Amino acid sequence: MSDFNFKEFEPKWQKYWADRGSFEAKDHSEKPKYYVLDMFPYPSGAGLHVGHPLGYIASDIVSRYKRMRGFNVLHPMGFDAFGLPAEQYAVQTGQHPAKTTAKNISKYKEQLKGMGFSFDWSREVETCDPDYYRWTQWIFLKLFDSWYDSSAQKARPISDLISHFESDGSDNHNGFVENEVESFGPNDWTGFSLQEKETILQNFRLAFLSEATVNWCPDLGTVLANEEVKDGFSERGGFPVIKKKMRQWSLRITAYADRLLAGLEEIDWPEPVKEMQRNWVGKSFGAEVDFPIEDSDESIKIFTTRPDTIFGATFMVLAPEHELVNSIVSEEKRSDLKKYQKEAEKRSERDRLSETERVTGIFTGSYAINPFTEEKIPIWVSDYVLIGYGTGAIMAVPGHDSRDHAFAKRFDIEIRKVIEGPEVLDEANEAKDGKVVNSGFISGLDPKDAIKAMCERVEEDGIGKATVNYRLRDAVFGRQRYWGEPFPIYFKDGIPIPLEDAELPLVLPEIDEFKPTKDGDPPLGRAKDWLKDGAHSYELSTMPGWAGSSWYWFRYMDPHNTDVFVDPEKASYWGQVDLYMGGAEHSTGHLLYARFWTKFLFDHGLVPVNEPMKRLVNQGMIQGRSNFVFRAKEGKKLISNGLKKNFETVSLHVDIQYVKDDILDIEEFKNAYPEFKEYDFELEGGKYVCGAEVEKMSKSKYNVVNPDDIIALYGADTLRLYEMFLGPITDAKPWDMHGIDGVFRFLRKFWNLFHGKEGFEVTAGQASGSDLKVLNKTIKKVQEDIERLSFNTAISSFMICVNELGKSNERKKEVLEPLVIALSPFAPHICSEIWEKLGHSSDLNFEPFPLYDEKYLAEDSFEYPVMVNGKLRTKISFPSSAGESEVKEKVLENEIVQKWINGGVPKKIVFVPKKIINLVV
RNA sequence: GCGGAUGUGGCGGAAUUGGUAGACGCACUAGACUUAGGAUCUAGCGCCUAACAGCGUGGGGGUUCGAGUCCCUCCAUCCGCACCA
Repeated sequence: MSDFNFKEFEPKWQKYWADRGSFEAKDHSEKPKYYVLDMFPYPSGAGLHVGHPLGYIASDIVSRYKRMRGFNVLHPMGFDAFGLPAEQYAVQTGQHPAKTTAKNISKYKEQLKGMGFSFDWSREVETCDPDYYRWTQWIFLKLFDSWYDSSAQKARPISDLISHFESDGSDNHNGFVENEVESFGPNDWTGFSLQEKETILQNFRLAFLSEATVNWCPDLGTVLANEEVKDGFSERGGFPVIKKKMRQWSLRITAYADRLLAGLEEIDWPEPVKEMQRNWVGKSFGAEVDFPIEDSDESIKIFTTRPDTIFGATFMVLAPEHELVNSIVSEEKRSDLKKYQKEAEKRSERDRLSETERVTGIFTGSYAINPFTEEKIPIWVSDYVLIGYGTGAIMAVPGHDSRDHAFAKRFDIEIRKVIEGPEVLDEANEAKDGKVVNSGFISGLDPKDAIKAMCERVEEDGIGKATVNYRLRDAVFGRQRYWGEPFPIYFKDGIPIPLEDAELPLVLPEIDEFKPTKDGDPPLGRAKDWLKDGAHSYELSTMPGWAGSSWYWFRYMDPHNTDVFVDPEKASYWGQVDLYMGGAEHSTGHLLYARFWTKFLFDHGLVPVNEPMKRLVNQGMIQGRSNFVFRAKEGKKLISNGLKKNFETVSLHVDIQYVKDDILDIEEFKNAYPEFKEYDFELEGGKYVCGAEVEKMSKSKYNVVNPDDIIALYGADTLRLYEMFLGPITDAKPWDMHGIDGVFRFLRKFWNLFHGKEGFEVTAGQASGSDLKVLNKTIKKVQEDIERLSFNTAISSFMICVNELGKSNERKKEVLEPLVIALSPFAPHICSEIWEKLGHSSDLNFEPFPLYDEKYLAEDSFEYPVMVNGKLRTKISFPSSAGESEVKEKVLENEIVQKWINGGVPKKIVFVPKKIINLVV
């Protein structure tokens, strides 16, 4: 018996595949296509850990399987290479992000190649490559040059809109122009200056400049993401952060809100992801109603989903940022209001989360008129009303909305019941199942009908209309950073002007420091002589990380094309991504933007699909298992886990390389952490036991397991199998080295099926029926399992098969050859090695996947378990030819069955063929 | 708070369609071969029991001849979203 030498043959086959270009996809083929895509990684400095390849292994199995089933498979890989970490590293060290990124990418590639993935590396894309981002810029310009025609429900060139303005002005013909602009006639339009025209067009362009509220940190001179702000201070450095309006590029994703919703119906994505996207778009139906302000010509426009409760509106609330607030506030309240607004500005949306209990607000001193009760109701300002949603103002119905209720309680405002049901003084009743009461002309109606009636009424009275509202907001597209795609835009007299196609790519200029400038300009402000035609300044912000990832799968179809981002013919051959594998953390970000861009490109006829990915699968996260030591708060002592209740302790992460089975190697630990050299160790049973916890795998938690180490010990095939064997692909699971020996043993047993004492030993000739049966059963099961992505059960089947074949020890080619082919998607190296030993010179990757033969699956006899009154009483075996009546007769004659039915006649006999017989006495 | 998911041995998990729960692997126990074994092989391994029987898929209830699977309810854990009018 010889052990398999994976260290030799794994690199050998990886080289063989690379040299032959085994996995290069053909753009035209008689074969049906299959596109398997992994979410491309951001190449971080830490390298890959064992969690990263989980999805890649799964998609690789599918790719290899599909190739063997005769598909022309596209299975590419690339890198999402623009991003913050490289830039932060650059700020700290002065190393150019391009350099560190390139280094990280080559490290990643080396690691990925060591796992034997069947990627088509000839199609690799990197989003930071000017040949790639040239097209990201090009698509941006296309967005800039488009508007959304809501009557046609598609994007159109902005020139169409300009011709409309030239001939008809802003007149709204058949909903042709829905966006709100001040109306003008055709003659006005021709008379407008360039600036005036552009200001109007900015309301329509799909990529446009607008005032967006951002988290601005003056000390860092930069904009921060919500995640980077904690309690009004920057996470890094702890500097104060304020909300600031900035002129920012945005993308009009809201134009696509309805199509983004509707499209979900036609794709095979996990329901939770679809649900999240639905919530993100947040479509709700309701009404906008104007509430006149007392002693004023102005009125307040509110949005409500419950116009049926309007008779119960006893006050109004405006968002602190609402434009009317400052004009309606009474003199004596003005300074209080100013203070309140300041405070609201400081609280980020994320901070408010921890203070949902707190109810705050300021009375403005003004009143509005409820248009239906004609009562005067107080106008308040409170930060529980958000400026970004609806109209930034609400009518408050404390009886039937819990937040309004809390507010009314706090400030002692009248609570009125207008829907039948429980009393509302102590708790709001938000249900819609009672009839409307105390509400004039809608009293007695069901809320559903009342809503309809109310919508009609406000439209008749000209004080409102039925509307649809979305939670979705336009996507802020500018970042005050260096390491991203430059906008192909320059400014002339304040007007943004796009570059010509021929001027693309606009390459990121070199700068020597990556911080913002002293004047607070983004890092690109440091670029010397970076001017269009030596005179006009370029846009200084760059695109966000998701720009390049919103269309990359199209580029894989045609990665080297210099004329278009993808040749339409190739795009139509490859079509949709058939299987997209990636983490659930991108459910609302990347996946929503990717769908948005696809729909946009589709509108322009640039791609043939309206939805980019037919099927999405979220692989679960592999978590790390962290270990802790416990330092006593007093004295220089480390306490073993079981003893820590006797001490006051602080727990500290300890690198898992110094811990085995939760037992700390004290000597190595002391060497690695000299600060604990002098410490005493409180042991239990002579050992120091560490604490353990399952957490996200991360460098900072010292629980990272590097795949390279596993490959060195066990080989890539074992790692691949083990990660798949760990559990269902979609589940999160902690990494645990304990089980890996099991799959390693399995591969060794598999190897030994082909090897006797004399070395390789496989014979021709007829295999036994039992071996053929095992083989055919396995192939059937494995095939079904791969198709439903249940890889752990497929591997179980292989294990059973190998155990059985090992017992019979026949070594027949007839059985072993199909087994090698079937296992090769999972463990490609060892299978290729054996394939060669079997005397084949062909590339195993393109062998047809073995078919199973039904005739080997039929049982000679079958067993009926007999249940009497729901309990299993006996099993009776029959020849496979037995018919139902024969079976029935024999069962009733059976001694044990007779005993249980006590001579009586069963009331009911249920046959479930080949499964069970159930007798009820 | 809202939405989604998940609860099965000591552990990871299996049971695809309502049909013999616990496949497969780990750990553990015993035995064999061994100078040795962190190697290999054989057997055992849900709980209770000497055994028969009984009990068992988070708790409680229901539908069914039959429920891990379907329905109701409660509990726990995880994930997502955040005052959405």
